[in-house]
Amino acid sequence: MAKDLEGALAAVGPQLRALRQKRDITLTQLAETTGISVSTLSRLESGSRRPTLELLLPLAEAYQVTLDELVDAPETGDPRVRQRPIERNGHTYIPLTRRPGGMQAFKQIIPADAPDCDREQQTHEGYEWIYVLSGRIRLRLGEHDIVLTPGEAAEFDTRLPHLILNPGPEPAEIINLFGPQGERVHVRARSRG
Amino acid sequence: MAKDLEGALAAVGPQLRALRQKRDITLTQLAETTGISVSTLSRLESGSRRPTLELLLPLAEAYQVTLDELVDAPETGDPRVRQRPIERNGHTYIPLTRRPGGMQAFKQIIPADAPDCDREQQTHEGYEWIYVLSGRIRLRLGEHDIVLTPGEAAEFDTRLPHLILNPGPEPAEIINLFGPQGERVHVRARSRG
DNA sequence: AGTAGCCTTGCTGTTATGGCAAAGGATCTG
DNA sequence: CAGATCCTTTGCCATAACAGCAAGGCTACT
Repeated sequence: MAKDLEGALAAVGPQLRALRQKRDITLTQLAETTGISVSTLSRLESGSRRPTLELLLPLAEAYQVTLDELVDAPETGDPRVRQRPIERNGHTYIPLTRRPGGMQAFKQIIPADAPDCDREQQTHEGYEWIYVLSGRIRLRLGEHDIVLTPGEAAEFDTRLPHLILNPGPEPAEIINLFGPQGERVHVRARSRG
Repeated sequence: MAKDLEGALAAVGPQLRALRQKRDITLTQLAETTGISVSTLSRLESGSRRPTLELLLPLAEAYQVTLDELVDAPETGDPRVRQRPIERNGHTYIPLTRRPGGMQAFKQIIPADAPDCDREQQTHEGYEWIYVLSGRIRLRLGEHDIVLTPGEAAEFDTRLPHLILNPGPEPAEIINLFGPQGERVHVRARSRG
């Protein structure tokens, strides 16, 4: 796991402060937007207040960021991803992302003769996104049974039972993304009771 | 209307419980993994305990999910994405995702003669991921100046100044992901479950 | 200096917390 | 069915965290 917990926790305060300062907002203004008192905000940013969801959700909304973005620190360095392919179930997965905690991308090579038709649809937490590079893909998703051709994309919630097949005859290459929920929640700010 | 804050807050408990039960884990086991006491876990799931980051982070890690996923809910429908290409700055963007609020993916076609070299590096909130389908891409990211070839991927924080160029001679195709959050985010209606 | 805006912090009564241990339920076994 | 075992919920209470007021420090501008 990439992100260490204490680090992430300790980073929230500075992160909040950075967000606010980038937007050139005063604590008072933020207090009005979020309904959180100035002193609480101040202590939150300085780390002397526990970050509860009750505090973080209005803040994430006020800043129009995701919760995870409140926790993650930025990053620097060579952006290129170079990782070893993984073999599993006759499929080849080439990792395209590095951060295990968040979104993960693979280039996946599915042989035409993959004995997939036996397998059952899977269900798990998350969100998946597929883009077909070459070959053809058969996506069974809940009730749907869909064939995707090169250049086509699909996205779905992996809580729905799903299965990716290669109907052949040629091997298929896809780009495959697993992510946290793609949907973010952004509602207009509202004052607390 | 997206999900409201109180709703999201209230959903955390059930979500935690769902995650645990899906994994067939007992509170005791989870307590060992996370270092959180059984009673606290129980009360967290039942909503009678405030979800602080101190509690949620170990849990998110134990479940290998993002924080946001602890708060969100599922969805259904035909997964195929079919949207019209967008022309901008001589580049062609083919949307591969549908939900404006979250992660967005594009197939981007960059002509070789694009007048990009004049442009300056950009900085904005978010996270970006690139995969080169064909042609060559020159990525200027902070201090780095990197050429990516087909099959290569890069990911970086868009808070770092960045610019994508096509050094030519042929047009380049890339897959481009922005996430988890851009600065300009629109609220998108979604049917509530 | 004087004024104004912003942020931090001491202080207070109030509330939440965390874990122990007992109690409720479900399941299994002979 | 009784007994045993495991899982979860909950009453309890000493301790810790909280929330907001108001005072204080800091900076910038006049």
